[in-house]
Amino acid sequence: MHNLKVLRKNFEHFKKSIEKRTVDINFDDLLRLDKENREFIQKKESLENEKKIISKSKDKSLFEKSKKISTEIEEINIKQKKIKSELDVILSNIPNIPHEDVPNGKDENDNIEVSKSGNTPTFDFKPKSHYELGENLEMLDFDLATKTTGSRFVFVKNKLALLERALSNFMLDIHTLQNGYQEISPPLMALENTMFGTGQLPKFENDQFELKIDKGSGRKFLIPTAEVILTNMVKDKIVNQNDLPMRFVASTPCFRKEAGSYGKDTKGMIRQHQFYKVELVSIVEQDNCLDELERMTNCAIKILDLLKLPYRKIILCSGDMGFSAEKTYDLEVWLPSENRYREISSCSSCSTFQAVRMKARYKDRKNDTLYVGTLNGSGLAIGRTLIAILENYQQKDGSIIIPKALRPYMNDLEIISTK
RNA sequence: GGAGAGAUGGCUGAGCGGUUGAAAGCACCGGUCUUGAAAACCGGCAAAGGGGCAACUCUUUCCUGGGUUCGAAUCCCAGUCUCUCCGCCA
Repeated sequence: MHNLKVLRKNFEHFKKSIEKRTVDINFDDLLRLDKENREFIQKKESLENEKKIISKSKDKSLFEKSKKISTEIEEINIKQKKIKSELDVILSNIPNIPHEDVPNGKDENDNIEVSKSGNTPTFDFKPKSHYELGENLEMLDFDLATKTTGSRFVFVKNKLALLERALSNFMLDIHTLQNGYQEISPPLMALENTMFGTGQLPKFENDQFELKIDKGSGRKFLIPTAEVILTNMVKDKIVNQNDLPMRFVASTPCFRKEAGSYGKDTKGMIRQHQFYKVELVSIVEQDNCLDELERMTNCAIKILDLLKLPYRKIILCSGDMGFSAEKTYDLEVWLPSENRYREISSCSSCSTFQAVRMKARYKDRKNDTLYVGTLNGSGLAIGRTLIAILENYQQKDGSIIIPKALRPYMNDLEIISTK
């Protein structure tokens, strides 16, 4: 969320920056409501001041007047609150401003490749898709999941279940032991306000699974990514500058409705309602966001390198970035069956955008209170990594060679086959 | 599920109708001392919002929402959360 006070000062610049994103915001309403809101505040404050003076004087002859002022304040208050909530609706639906590094563009076609690694594998046979491979091995069962749960779920069985678990452990070990992240095993549910903090609400409510709980203790949602719960670890806090940067990693299931993607990736486990993901989150001093983004992206890249998976790094254009991001790198892994790269990680700096929503701050050396910077990135999406291994390491007979780095996590198993 | 206790600044913790935005301690920042550091001593230090170029000033905030009162951190009601004990349970 943007700080209104800052926004007011550089309004034209703000307006121009935000137009790089394909969103439609009523700036006139925003300005008008802001003005009205402040007028009401001024009226209210001068009356409150008057009342306070009477109360302090303890002059009984003025008590009646004070009562009258109270009712007047109440009337203004109601109006002001209404204006303020209208203002908040507009404000909370405005996305972050793209950083100046970010290329201008409309959609994914305008993203720019930054680098490419390794060679894509060549096969002397026609490579199969991950779901063919998995079903032939009898280790991915989509039909069973449809029967028990519905579409976009899967049963992962046998050695592939082991592979899934191994990937999670492997990635966590790299990030905790080599990359300096603290491992967290967080709740998989979040309150409405927590979801607001990272920007999933109010705008993207349709993508979230809401839980039906009869108690009146606030709405609860399944997390669509561990970013939500890890980033909110500093919600409503003023942390010490010495405690920054904070780096957290968690491997969790993620739950998404995928509401806008009917008919997209319906086959296989590319796009599921539930999937595992290892998530990296950094809380940093606000000026260190972009450095941290490079660092974080490299941490994710390290996993791909160790697994020897071919990938490329792209920078997202302004129109393709997520709501809270100021700058995003996607890592895309090569999928032989599709003959193209597919997203396996997305690393974003959110500048102070989420921090303002969460009220997450720190004291700097001058004792000023500043908003923290927040970053999140996948390191990596487990499901898609599993897919990438199946497809890139497949053999002619349908067996899968296990990448060397993973074997210690799989009881030294070297190959997955039906035998 | 039953029975109690509590929620105050970055943290610990006093206050229980009127200079209390809030004692004290810790942490943090500045200074004296020291070759440097520590210790000791002195000083500073809540947040949000409004007005002002600024110095500054005003308002709100002691879990949340209502209520009583000229006046509420303090009294009343409702809710949320936390802790302790009992029961149940992975």
